[in-house]
Amino acid sequence: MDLVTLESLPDELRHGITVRELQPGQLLFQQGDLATAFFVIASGRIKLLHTVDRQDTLTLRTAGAGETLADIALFTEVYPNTAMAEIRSRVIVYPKQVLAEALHQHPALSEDFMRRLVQKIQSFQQQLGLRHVRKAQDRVLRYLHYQVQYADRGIQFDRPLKDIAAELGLTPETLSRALARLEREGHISRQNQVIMLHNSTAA
Amino acid sequence: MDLVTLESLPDELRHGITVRELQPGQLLFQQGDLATAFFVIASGRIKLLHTVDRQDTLTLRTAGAGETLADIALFTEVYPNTAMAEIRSRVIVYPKQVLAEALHQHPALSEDFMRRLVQKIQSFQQQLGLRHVRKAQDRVLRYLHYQVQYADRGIQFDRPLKDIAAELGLTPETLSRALARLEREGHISRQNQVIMLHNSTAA
DNA sequence: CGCATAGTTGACTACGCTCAACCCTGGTGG
DNA sequence: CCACCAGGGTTGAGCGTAGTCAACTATGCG
Repeated sequence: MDLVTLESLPDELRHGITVRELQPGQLLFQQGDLATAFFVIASGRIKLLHTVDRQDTLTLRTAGAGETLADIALFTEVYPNTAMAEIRSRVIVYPKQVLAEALHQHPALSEDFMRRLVQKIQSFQQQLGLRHVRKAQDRVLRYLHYQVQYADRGIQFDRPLKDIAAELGLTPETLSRALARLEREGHISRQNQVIMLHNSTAA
Repeated sequence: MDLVTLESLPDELRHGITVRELQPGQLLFQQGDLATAFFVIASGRIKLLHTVDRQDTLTLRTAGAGETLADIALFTEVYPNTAMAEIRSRVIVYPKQVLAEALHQHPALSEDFMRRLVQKIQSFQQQLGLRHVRKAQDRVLRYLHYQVQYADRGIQFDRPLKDIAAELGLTPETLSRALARLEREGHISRQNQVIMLHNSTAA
């Protein structure tokens, strides 16, 4: 039983479902808004932003199709961060209470949900690990190694480098320089939008 | 129903329980070990470390009495990080399968567990937000503001500054300087081990 | 054919890290 | 009871690296 492929979901959940379409740049919810729903991304790409002191904003993570948003909202009054579509996206909307109820009734659903929470924790741990690497080249190289696990050998960037820079906690300039340097030193090679990783020491 | 106060726990969980005592510096589990159990801290303080590339290690968080460790382990084969006692500590040990089974049977327990997972996610988000603040003084000031929510007005440091520095991703020297500067500029005052926050602009 | 935006490169600045010396405290042993 | 030692904390000097600001190029879209 699984929140994403909508098969074998309990009826009460199916009925609560609505779908929303977002244009690039549009907000799904905003930090501080009353949390009323939980979301699954059907298509597109949505980034989670966290704003501190109503100024300086950081990209927590970017979620694609099949991923969930605002899991946290089930247990908090308000959304702790802001969700913005990077490209045109479609999301499935589950009212919060309906889902909460369903989780209570269906252990298998509950387990799926927990598994997702755990994945998020792991992803945040990974990000913290990344941020701990000060030198931009090393951080980028590690990031590339993470990415290459999903693709194999070649990494295709389907989104602007500046977004990736934000996710890495770097400025676009620094990322650009880091990539140039990695290429010059033979760790990677770039052709068009594709980056190839050479099997370097940093495993 | 709650994993920490051992009351009203299902019997099958109670029976699986054992208790372990750790000396300062001793490891509860190590990154890469086969994950067999889930833990609740009865007393003491335990820090979670993450090691990258079998060298440089970062402190993910520090957990005290009443907090849980290795929630993630329920869903992964191995422990994704290392737990080390900072001081003498006692932990309650739940075998992984027993807990997993109990979660399946008892929705209330499941909910408690999910709530804890969500709290961890939030705490990681907070940390990522912290790390995003480059200037040491600002980062420390924000950290102090977070801490002061739990204590009120005065923050008592019961552990070495160097540990706090590690948690903040700073060197002890930088932390020391940052605190000195914050004091000089009137944002905080220090007497003995206690830090008082002056209500400054940065809320 | 411009215009907007992304990416790159350069020069300069700022700030945290490193290394090193010093102070201060608490604990130990003569 | 005091001398010593170890560790944490503080302070100083110098270095490295990411950020900032700015100019220039390349690319895609109206």
